[in-house]
Amino acid sequence: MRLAKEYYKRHATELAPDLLGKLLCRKIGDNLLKYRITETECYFGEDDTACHAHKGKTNRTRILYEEGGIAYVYLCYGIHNLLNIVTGEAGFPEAVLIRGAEGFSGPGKLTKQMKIDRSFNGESLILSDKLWVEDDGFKPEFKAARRVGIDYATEKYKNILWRFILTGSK
DNA sequence: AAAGTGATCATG
DNA sequence: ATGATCACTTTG
Repeated sequence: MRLAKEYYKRHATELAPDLLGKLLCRKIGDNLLKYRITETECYFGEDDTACHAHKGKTNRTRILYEEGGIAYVYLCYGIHNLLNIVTGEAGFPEAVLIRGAEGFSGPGKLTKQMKIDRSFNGESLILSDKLWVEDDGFKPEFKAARRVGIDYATEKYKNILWRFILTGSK
């Protein structure tokens, strides 16, 4: 069943591992796509130097400060749309980056496959009929790792284990 | 290993 | 206004 508002109100640090194994759903016309999430990363607060919001609220990052349960989609390297899920309470910037799903890897490929672009920025995953997340009770095993592509972050946040990867068995 | 790509943000 | 930066992918 679809994840409800209360689910998204928890912290991204808690949600990132929990979202592994959930089903990312995308409806395009009469086509319904469902992909199991296999890799996530957590971006948490202005103190996290890898988080887009670490320099404070701007026109681009204001969406991170909203209440959990909406999508944050932005363009990376001029080419790739990256999908994040905003979590927690309003006023505190935190989000979970969806890095990969079953059948493919790489956050850019994921959004290309699912036809997600910046028009989904701010889309409510609770109310939308085009994009949402379902829980079918699957509780996978996972491992934690360091985040990638954030060399500009400070040592503390570069080394923190805020990337979560589904492990194959069980 | 390197470049292609364009929105975003800080500077002037 | 212009320029540096970047949570990636593809190609050689």
